[in-house]
Amino acid sequence: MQHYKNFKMIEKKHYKEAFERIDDERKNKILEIGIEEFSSNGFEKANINIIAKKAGISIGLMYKYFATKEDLFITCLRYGMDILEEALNSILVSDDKLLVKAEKLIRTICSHSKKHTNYIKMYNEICAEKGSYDRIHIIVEEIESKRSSIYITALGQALAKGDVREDMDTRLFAFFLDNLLTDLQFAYTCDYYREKFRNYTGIDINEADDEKIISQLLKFIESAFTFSK
Amino acid sequence: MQHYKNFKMIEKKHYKEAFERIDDERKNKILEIGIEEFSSNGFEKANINIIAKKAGISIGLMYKYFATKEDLFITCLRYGMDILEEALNSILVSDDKLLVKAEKLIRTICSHSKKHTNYIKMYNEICAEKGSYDRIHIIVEEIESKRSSIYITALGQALAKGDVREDMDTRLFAFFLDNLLTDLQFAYTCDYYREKFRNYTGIDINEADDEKIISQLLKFIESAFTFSK
Amino acid sequence: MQHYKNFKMIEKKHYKEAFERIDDERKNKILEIGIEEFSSNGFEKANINIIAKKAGISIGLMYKYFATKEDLFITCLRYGMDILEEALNSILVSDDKLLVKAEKLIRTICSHSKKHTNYIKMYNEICAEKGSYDRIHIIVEEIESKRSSIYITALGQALAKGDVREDMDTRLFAFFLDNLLTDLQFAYTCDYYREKFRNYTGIDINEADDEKIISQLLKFIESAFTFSK
Amino acid sequence: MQHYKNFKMIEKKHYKEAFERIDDERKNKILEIGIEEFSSNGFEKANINIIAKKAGISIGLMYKYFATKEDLFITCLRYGMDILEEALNSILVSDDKLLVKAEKLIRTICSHSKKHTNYIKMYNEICAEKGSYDRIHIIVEEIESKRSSIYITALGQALAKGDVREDMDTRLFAFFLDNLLTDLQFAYTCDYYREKFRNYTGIDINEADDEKIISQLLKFIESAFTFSK
DNA sequence: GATGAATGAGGTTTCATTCAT
DNA sequence: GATGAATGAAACCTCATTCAT
Repeated sequence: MQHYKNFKMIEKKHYKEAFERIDDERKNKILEIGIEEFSSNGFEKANINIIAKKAGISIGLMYKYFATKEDLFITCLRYGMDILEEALNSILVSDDKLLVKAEKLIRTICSHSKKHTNYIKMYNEICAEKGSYDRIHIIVEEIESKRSSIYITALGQALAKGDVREDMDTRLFAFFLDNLLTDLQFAYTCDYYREKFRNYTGIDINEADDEKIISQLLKFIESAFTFSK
Repeated sequence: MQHYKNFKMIEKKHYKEAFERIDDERKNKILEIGIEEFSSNGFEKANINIIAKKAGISIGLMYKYFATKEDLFITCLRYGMDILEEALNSILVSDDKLLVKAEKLIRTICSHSKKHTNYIKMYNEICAEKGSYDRIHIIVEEIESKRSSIYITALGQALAKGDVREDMDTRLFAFFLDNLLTDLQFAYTCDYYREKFRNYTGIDINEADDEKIISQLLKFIESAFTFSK
Repeated sequence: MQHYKNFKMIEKKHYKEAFERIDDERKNKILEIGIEEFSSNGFEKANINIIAKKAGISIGLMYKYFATKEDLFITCLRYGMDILEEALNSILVSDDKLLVKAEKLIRTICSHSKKHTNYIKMYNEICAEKGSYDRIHIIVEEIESKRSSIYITALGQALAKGDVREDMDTRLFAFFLDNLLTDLQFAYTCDYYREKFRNYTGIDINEADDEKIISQLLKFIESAFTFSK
Repeated sequence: MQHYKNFKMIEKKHYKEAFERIDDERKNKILEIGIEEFSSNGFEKANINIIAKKAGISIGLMYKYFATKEDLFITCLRYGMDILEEALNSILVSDDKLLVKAEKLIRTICSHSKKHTNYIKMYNEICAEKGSYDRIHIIVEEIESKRSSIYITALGQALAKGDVREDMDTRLFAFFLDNLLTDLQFAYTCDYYREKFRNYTGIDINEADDEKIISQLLKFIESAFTFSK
């Protein structure tokens, strides 16, 4: 419940002022119920009237807080992302060597995915988003910026220190890295990716040996980064 | 237009017999218009009436061909996947060394993505699919099986030949590899991933230097596979 | 218009809470227009959009009141039945002898049928209902229970008093009695039964001598009940 | 299969000449499949395309035989009624006393209902028919005339012989009698009436003691007819 | 601030019937 | 005689959003 305290009121707000004024408990409740609904039904089929009812507020009030269904969605998404971002950030600003960081990263991703399944499902939802360039741009800016800059910075530092292969383009490698980690999150949480994982490995990821997955992915990343002929 | 010839009438049909009986030209038209509509609006917002109208047939006839909107969707998806699968297959059954294959793979992915943007967008759509386990299972089986077995086989052979690091789990590595390639496809075609790419690299992938992307991704994969201390 | 006051909010509701909250005038209007539509077109061909329009409310609101077309239908049916049930009940709880009751019953049936033609037509509609056992069971329970227990009780009391033949099975006789009365209702109101009546008697029941019908049916029932060799 | 031979080509035909020309086997098949479909789904929801397919003929040919869905329906109905009519007729033209006839009648009704459930269900269907006076008139004429004249004649003869109460109106009593018998048929075959029977008697009619039902109904009718103070 | 009744466009799906071959 | 592809109107139901109170 106190989690909301960490919720950053960022520049491009997707909620109205009235939402800022209410107490954290109600804020949390609305967003958590929203995440629940969006993650299990997807954006289109989620029903904002039901979210309002479950959250114990009137639909009229809901529209006093959020201008559109989409704004509610983005706010929910943002809320869910914060926790993970926090965790990732604390790992990457540390003084650890890159590979140590990488391992921590993967472990954090795993445990976070298991604990906050619904957040990831919501995030997965927007990855198939169709819309105007502007809309997409705003959302990506909001969701990816911090994470991307964390990764790029970390890789840049490692490159400077000579910890990674010198012919890598840090931005592209950061992109590839993020893809791998994101897809792993999806494998832990989203129906399609989970089933795809099963199709590749023959086992359900929720009954899999996490240590093996972690070590294999770490191998994959480690050598990709440090390769030298 | 003659592309339809390659369309395999696979075991789990998602179209009715009447659809099998019509001539290839009409088949292609329906599916291509379907792909157009689904890829630009997403499954939920796509409108079958419009697809039928654009394809020049009545809605009633559409339902003589496909039992549901979903069946039309899956058939479109399958249709789009076939071309790529064909290409990937021909690469992977060759006698090339793994890294040569990998390069060809990436190049094929790039060019296919650019040529068949809409197919990939459709595929991206189902990656966020919510549904019963059975539905998802059927779709994954249909879409991923062939590709996964191609990758796993190729890695297995390379492992046997000693071309790749011996401590890799071929299935997991195949999964990681597919994730990287799939996400690259998405970066070339889907709004969110394209914007994410921009967010990481600062450039629009459609104006990017493909050779650089290819060589960087190849480096990433190459070293991941062949790493040795 | 004040009729609605008699409408009992029974246990198995086939309307939503929102419907309970609206004022009687609107309730009555919706149900009466519903009965009008259902009785003249039958369930399948009745059109809810038209009912809503005639009742002066939007179709969306209609669905706030009733979850499905069928629920609206059952609620209309229930509404129409209440008036008759009330009347029948007051007759059967009286201290009259059975034959006096029977005569009052038949007279009430006649006049009610003429006044509330549409209610009976709706009831006739469900007599040809096809459906799952559960659906049918629920409807019968709702529609027939009270009436059947009234009849059975009355016959049981008469049997105890020695007013009817002692070898009758009260439940079966109640069933036969109800059939006769119900079919008379149908003869007064429903196209097929009216025409059948004409086919048997040569006259249109609406131009017939009611007293003769009543006295003949009374004779039929009277002797059936009191026969003694 | 030879049953069709008894099918009377009556004045108001509801089939086209082409139907008369085909062989009995096909005629029977079409009508039996039609009865199957109509009795299980009701007129509105029955699908004439499916009937054609199941009967092994094209829909186009179906329309060469019958002008409309309704004509097919009526022809099916007529076909089903013939068997019962035949049986009833042979009972009523006999020299038996009325009560003997009555018992035979009830027994025949019972066994016929059990053997030809679908025919009765179809008949039940039209009892809720809505339509123009003319349509209804034609159907009733076709379905009820023979039966009504049989009953009326039998009662008239009994009256002349002094076997029944002299103050009865034979036409009305015939109507009441038919109602009782028809409703018994329905109780044996149609969902709603069966459930209503259960509601009155507490038992499922298909597990009931037929002899008891028969004897009770016979008592009911017997005394109704022969009563004398 | 808070409510929730009210709106109504819009989309999927069904099926009787026609008609060119 | 026989086929069956083709039609398209029509109906149920959903839900984001508004606004009077």
